[in-house]
This record gives sequence, C-alpha cells and structure tokens, in this order.
Amino acid sequence: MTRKEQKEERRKAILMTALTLFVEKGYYDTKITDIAAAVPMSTGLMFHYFESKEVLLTELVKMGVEGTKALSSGPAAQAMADIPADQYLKGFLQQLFSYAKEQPWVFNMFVLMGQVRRSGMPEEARKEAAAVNSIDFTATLIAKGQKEGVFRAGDPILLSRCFWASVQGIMEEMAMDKEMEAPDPRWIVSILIP
Amino acid sequence: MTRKEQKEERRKAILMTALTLFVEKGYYDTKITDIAAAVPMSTGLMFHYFESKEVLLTELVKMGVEGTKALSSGPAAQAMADIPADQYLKGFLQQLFSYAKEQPWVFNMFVLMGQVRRSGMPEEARKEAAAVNSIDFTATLIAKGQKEGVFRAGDPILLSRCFWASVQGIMEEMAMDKEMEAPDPRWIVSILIP
DNA sequence: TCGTTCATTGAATATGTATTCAATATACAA
DNA sequence: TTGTATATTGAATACATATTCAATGAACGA
Repeated sequence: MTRKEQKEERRKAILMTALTLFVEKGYYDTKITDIAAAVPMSTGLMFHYFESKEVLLTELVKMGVEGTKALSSGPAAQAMADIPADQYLKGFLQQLFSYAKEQPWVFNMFVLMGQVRRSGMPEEARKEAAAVNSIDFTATLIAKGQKEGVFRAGDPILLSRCFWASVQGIMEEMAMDKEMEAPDPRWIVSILIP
Repeated sequence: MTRKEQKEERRKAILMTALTLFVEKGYYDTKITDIAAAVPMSTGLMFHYFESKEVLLTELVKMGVEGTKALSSGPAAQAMADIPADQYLKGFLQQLFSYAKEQPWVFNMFVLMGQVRRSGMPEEARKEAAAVNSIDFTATLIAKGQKEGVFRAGDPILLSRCFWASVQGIMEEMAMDKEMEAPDPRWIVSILIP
C-alpha cells in the first residue's frame, strides 16, 4: 500500500470516528483529544490531516451532501419514472432503513446533517449543508403521485417537507436508540395518502 | 410592584431571551454577552440571576418539562376518555400548531427540548429533559384507538415514537422557517390510521 | 548507505469566553 | 434621614481547549 493510500485510509478513519463522536456527544462536547484518543493517534497529528476541528466537520458535511445527491440522481432515482410514486417511496424508505441498520454511519450522517442544518454548529458547515435539497426532489415525485391519484391533495412542497421531517425525526430517534425497530415504511408514506 | 416581582420579571425576560437565542444560534454559539446585550443588561448581572450558563439552560429545560407534563395531565388530557382517539389527536395537533403560531416561544421550547434530548448540550440539561415522556402517554392513547378500531395494528410504543418523531421534525422545520404553513393535522395522524 | 521527506509525538502556547469581583448606585425599612 | 440590602456595572481573572511547534522516528528513493 502506497504512502498516499495509507494517508487516505487514516483520513477516513478520522472522519468516521469524528462522525460517531459528534453524533453521540455533540460537536462541542467532542474535544479534539477525544477524537485523537478514539482513532487512536496523538492530538498534534490530527492537524496533519485536518487543519482544524471545523474543517473536519465541514468535510463530513460535504460527504453527507454527496451522499444525498447520489440518492436523488443514482440508478434508484431513475426507477422513479417507471413505478407508481407511492411504491417508489415505500421502497426507498425500506432500503434506507435496512441499509442504515447495516451501516450505522448512515444514521449518524443523517443525524449530523440534521443538526448542522438547524444550527448549533459553526456557520461554515451550515452553508455547506444548505447545498442539499431533498425537498424539491420529493416534491416532484409527490406531484407525480397526485396526478396518478395515489397521493392526497395539498401543496407538494409542504407535503414533501412533512415527509422529510418525519423521516428525519425517525432516523434521529433510531440513532439515539440502536435497539429501536424500524417502522413500517407504509406508516410514513401514509402521510401522503388520502 | 414589589422588588421580588421585579426580579421575577427580569428572570423571565432572561429566560425568554436565552431561549430565542439558543434556538436561533445554538447553545454554544450563544455567548453570555449575547444574551446580556439582548435583554439588555450587563454581563455581570446575568450571574446575579443565574449562577451559570448551564443552570440557565437547565431552568429552561425544567420549564419545558413542566409544560409537557401539563399537556398530558391538564383538562385537555381529561377529554381523552370521552372522544375517539383519532379525533383527540387531530384536535391536539390543531391546538398545538395554532398556539405555537401565536406564541413562538412554544416552538422554540419544542426545538430546544429536542436538541437537548439528543445531545449536543451539557449532560445536566439532558438528564433534566429525560424526565418528560410523551411517548408513553400517547402509546396508551394509541392502544385505546386500536381497540376502537380507528388505528392500525402495530406496537403502540413504536407507533407513538413515530408519531412524536414526526411532530418534532415538523415543529423544528416550522421553527426554522417562520413562513412555513402548518400542515393539516390529518396528514400526521394518518401515520396511525389503517 | 545516505539524505530527504513525511509521520508522529506531547508539551507549550494562544485564544475565546464564562465567571468573579470590587466599586457604585438605587431602593427600602426603621 | 440613615443604614442596610439589593441591583448594577464593566474590567480583571481563570480556565478550558484548539492549535502550534520543536524534536524524533520511520520510510523511501537514489
């Protein structure tokens, strides 16, 4: 393994460790020394990889933004056109919940993005997080569902915001209590169904 | 107005100012000097009223806990027995949304309690917030609704958590965007309906 | 093998901000 | 009116912790 690859590995290890700690204890309660100890590495070395704690956070947020973008332009999103909107959303949630169960960092990423979006974290990171917009994507889908007659009437944007607020809330609940069972996706999609 | 009453007024002013700032900028980004300037009063005087920033936060959380307890034991809660569970929940949400529109601190309190519950804030406050448990209250209500045949089958606790996660998420969304219209309560209650 | 570059350390430093404090003004009780 | 308690101020302090730095060790190419 080349030196560069080593470094990249180490970088990822730091990112994942920081993600876990930020979500478990909160950004401000997580000290650089905590992350360093958990990786593990010396405090000083952390700054060899990330120039500041805030940059580390911002890098995580960038990852989150990428991930979210992938969701709304990847192959799964292409399938959107082919199946009824309600089916698509149920399938999407099913996948999200089961994927997150296997890869807990996905949970953590959801939670982190939510926390950053709301504030309680540095400005820089918040700006970065603003780049993601699942609301519009789903709103389009909801409008399609309304035409198909499978979704209830109402402002698609507002419905979309409610939908995502619920998903976000539930992901956060699940992140807090790892034992919590995933809800039936139909429960959530019901929000949209007449 | 007596001296004691004056003090009590001032105390409340500080609490409300802090609540707004904590929610707008986050607990850690809100400096004692910010709160002092907004009240307004000198920095030093803050400590005449609250012995520390953390105590101030904890007092707010105590208020939130009281408020939530009131919701689940007040006269409205008594009405629970008399009307169908779905009707009751819709009415409850309707009241919550319209009340919060008039009294924005209610929004803020919701958001603060959520943030504290999840972490990202001092331990002491989190412990205090743990005292509130709307989940169980609503779970009982949901079980009742299931007997009445108006709610879908499923673990009442899990359904209750999903219900509250949605409400929490939506309240946070509304707190972030004051322009946002309140959703139709029926959308949310749909989570529980077969 | 040697010299250069990168990785690593942990203690020293710098900085931001919660908290304290000594001084002053204001209200109240006797 | 006078004395005591309380309210108020803003600058000084204390402290926590992010960040720097000088020194050491390991890898790698020539």
